[in-house]
Amino acid sequence: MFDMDTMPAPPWRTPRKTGRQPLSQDMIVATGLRILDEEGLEALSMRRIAQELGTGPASLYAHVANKEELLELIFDQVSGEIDIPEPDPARWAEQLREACRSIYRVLTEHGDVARVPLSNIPTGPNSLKVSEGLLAIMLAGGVPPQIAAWGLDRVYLYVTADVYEGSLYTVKQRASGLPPEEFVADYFGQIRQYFSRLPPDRFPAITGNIDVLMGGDGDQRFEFGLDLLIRGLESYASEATNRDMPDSQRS
Amino acid sequence: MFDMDTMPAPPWRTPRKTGRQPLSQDMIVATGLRILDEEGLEALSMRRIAQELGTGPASLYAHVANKEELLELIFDQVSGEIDIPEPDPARWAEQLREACRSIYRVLTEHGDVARVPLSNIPTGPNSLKVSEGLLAIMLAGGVPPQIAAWGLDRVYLYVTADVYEGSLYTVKQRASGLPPEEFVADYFGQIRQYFSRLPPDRFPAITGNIDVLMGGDGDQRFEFGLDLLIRGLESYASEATNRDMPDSQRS
DNA sequence: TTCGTTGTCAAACACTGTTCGTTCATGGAA
DNA sequence: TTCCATGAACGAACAGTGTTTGACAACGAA
Repeated sequence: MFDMDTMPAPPWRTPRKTGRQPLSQDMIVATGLRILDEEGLEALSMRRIAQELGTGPASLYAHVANKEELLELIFDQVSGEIDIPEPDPARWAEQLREACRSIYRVLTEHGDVARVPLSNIPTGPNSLKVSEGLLAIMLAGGVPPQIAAWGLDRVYLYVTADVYEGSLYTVKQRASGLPPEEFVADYFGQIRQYFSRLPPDRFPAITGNIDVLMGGDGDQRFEFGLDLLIRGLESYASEATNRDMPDSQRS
Repeated sequence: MFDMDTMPAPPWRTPRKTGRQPLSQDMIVATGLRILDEEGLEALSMRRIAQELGTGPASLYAHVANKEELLELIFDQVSGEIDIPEPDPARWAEQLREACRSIYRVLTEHGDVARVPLSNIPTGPNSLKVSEGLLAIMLAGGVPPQIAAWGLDRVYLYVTADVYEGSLYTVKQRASGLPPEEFVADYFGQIRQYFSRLPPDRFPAITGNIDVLMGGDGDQRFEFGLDLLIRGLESYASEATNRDMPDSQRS
């Protein structure tokens, strides 16, 4: 028999790259998340991930169905960092606030995947834990089930929308080449100037309130909006509680 | 002198297409909006617009700086359809509700540009009228200026985020090839099934409340969230009003 | 050993937004 | 009238995108 070891490989053969771990979904997700964090959403392409893994983009499709699925996986990975407190009925509103702050913080840090739950009900294991926790907090606090369920949906929408908005501004900032503080000062400085030059007879409310319109940073605005939502939920909860009280105990 | 009319054009010449109106920004915006309405956001490319106008995509850049600017222009065009009531201090909350419903309706109809105000402060003439109107309604109702200003920002974020979410679902529906009702029944049917199969010991709140979690359509959820925000704003307005009352008149 | 399945991966497809360079058309100044 | 400057028009090209296809490699089961 021949000695096959000394024969040259035929030229139609494509040698596999060696000395490298086989690809896996976890590897792809982890690499995607790293690129996202370091370079931003606009840099997160299948080609960029493949490059980082020393392969071609087509190889990724053996492990993830498409880019959208990859984003969902990344989102669920990120959701694992969110802290949701154990429900305490006496403090449910404050706990809801804390939970939303945690979501906000974690998503902001990896902000650029905040678009994912806008187009998909989050169903990964970590995401479900977050939803479960939020719902449990409200229910423990006496929020009626239908209100709690819709409250979950709306609060989640609000938080992710706020973070997503922030990420869009971040994309613009990166594209500008300016550092964040400079970009913000520039962009909002121009808006402020523009507002101050509007005709006061046609825009009396805007021109008369420029300072408050331009006041507050992103975190303050987030907190304010969250406060509105929670006050609204509280009003429903106290309506429900009052309904359960005997007449003589209603204030 | 020669008769120039009978000489053939040299081959390096590019004849302009004739019998056609010169391009203008308005034409491009109107065409973009039509494509958006008829074919959706994913069909709205510079090439698609150029094709519809019988030219090449490069020609559009003499009239709009880039696609983002085009989207802003389209957004402002759309904003012109929004109805904002004249402020009536006694009914400010209801008026705010009506105004937001109008925004919601109009943007939903052209829903796919709802992403635009997420990454840009709306500064087109129509958009400014909307902002002015919302702010004026809250101020007329006694909402403190800082609260009204942030309220404007947050309410606007909420409405556009809700519409944008809807548009992302619409993109998925179109890609599925299914009619809207079928897509919704399919997608949410699968979510419901998935929820009902979750382990009840780990997800007691979700598994115990599937009906309410899946209940309500997009419009109901929108209304509910808007209600929360407005209740929150009302609580601030009544705090401010109570602060202005003599002690003997506080209830 | 053979066969079937799955993973890998280059090449290609079908698009995207935008730039570049050239030509055309128009208006204003000399 | 001629010339020049400017802006509009527009093909070709650039630099990307997500994804599919077909071929080959590797592995596990029979």
